[in-house]
Amino acid sequence: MSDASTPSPKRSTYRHGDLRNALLDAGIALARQGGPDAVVLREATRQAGVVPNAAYRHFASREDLLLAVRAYALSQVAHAMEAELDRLDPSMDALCYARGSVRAIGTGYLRYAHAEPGLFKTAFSSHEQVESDHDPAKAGASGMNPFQLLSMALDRLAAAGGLPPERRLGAEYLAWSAVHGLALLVSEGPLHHLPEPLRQALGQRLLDMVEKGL
Amino acid sequence: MSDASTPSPKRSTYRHGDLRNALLDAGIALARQGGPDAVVLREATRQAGVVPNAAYRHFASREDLLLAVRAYALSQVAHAMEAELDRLDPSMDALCYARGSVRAIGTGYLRYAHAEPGLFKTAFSSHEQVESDHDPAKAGASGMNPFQLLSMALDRLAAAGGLPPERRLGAEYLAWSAVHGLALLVSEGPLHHLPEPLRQALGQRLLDMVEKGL
DNA sequence: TAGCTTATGTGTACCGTGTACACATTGGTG
DNA sequence: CACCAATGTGTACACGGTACACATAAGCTA
Repeated sequence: MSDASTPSPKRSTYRHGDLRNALLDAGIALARQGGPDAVVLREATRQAGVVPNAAYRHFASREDLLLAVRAYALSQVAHAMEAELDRLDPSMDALCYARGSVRAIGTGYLRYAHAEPGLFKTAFSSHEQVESDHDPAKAGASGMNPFQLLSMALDRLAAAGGLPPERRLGAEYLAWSAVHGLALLVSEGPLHHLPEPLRQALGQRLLDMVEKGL
Repeated sequence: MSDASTPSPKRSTYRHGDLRNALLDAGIALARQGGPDAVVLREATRQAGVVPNAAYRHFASREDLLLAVRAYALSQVAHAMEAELDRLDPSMDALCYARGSVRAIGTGYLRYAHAEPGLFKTAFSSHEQVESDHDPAKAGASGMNPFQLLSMALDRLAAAGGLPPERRLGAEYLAWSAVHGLALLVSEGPLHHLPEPLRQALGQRLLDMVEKGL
């Protein structure tokens, strides 16, 4: 979290040293508890111990800072997905593995939505260009964003014969839609405080539905 | 839209007559184009031709106004659902009719999300108590909110044998989740500008998925 | 009908947020 | 060592939500 943690109200150096990261860290912390609306530029600068306008040397606007936070959140979602993918047994036959991949993607998504509701909401508020830009270097470990990971899993499924070619087109939107809805309910909604096993079960049923229905 | 439309900067009467509704109308208009964040108290009072603080005689806070707008939006969603339900042929056998009901609910939801993205987002931002309060009089024509309509359709489906009893519990969340995700993509996201037939097709595929997977 | 009460709109004021613009400070480079 | 570019500061403004005191009108009551 860089050196933004130094609680000194006025640092002595004038030069901060790493303000951009300090602001980003603060923004992430704000988003974590409170979602995108909680990412307040002035509050971030306060936490970093600088004057509000200092932020403008590193971000063009509040929106720009929020975008950086979103990029971080997206990469975290991707990480969560990859963590589930890593639990798969690679020795399975191709079809099972492909199905498991799609499930893992969904499970990671749902897990993250529940574990980090604020960041999750931040990642997907304003669904604009979820798949586009933000330089590839800082995405997930594999360099892919969540949407790309899903696409890949679906490609694998199609290749293994688990998804008829005529249904491949648009399949990411179907799968994403279905899981995203539940993720929202789980992250900010009525289902967040559901007992763990029940939530888990709902997730599994939903993934069953996707698997059968794709 | 009441008499809020009179463009006179200062009305002559001092008493507005129906300020509460004028503010509500303005709030609805704002939400329609811009979603919940666009519901700005001061702007609503401007459109109504009164001073900002006048709003506080009718709404406890901005949040309170937003709540009223949300209630309206929810009732509109319910209407859209009922409109689809009305298109069903009542002479079908019970199972078909029940399945058609569930589909109709989903179709109405998706239609509304596309037709009125701003109000749709307003209706379901902050998923808190979607099913609770807001006096029954001003809900849909049947007096039911979207969630209740879905519940009813699922009850019908279960009664007709189209949904095993052990799967009835939580079924509304599964169905809602799946459709809600697509509705979001369609209302604010990458899928809003999809050509009509494609969007329609995606919706149908999703509803197929729900039907099979419930 | 005069006067009181209450509902409803007005004025003024304060704080928080985003952001523009000019100025200060400092590390690095010729 | 002088200068420059990068980066932080100060001041200032517009906008939004909202509290508090005040004005005005609509009705009721005497």
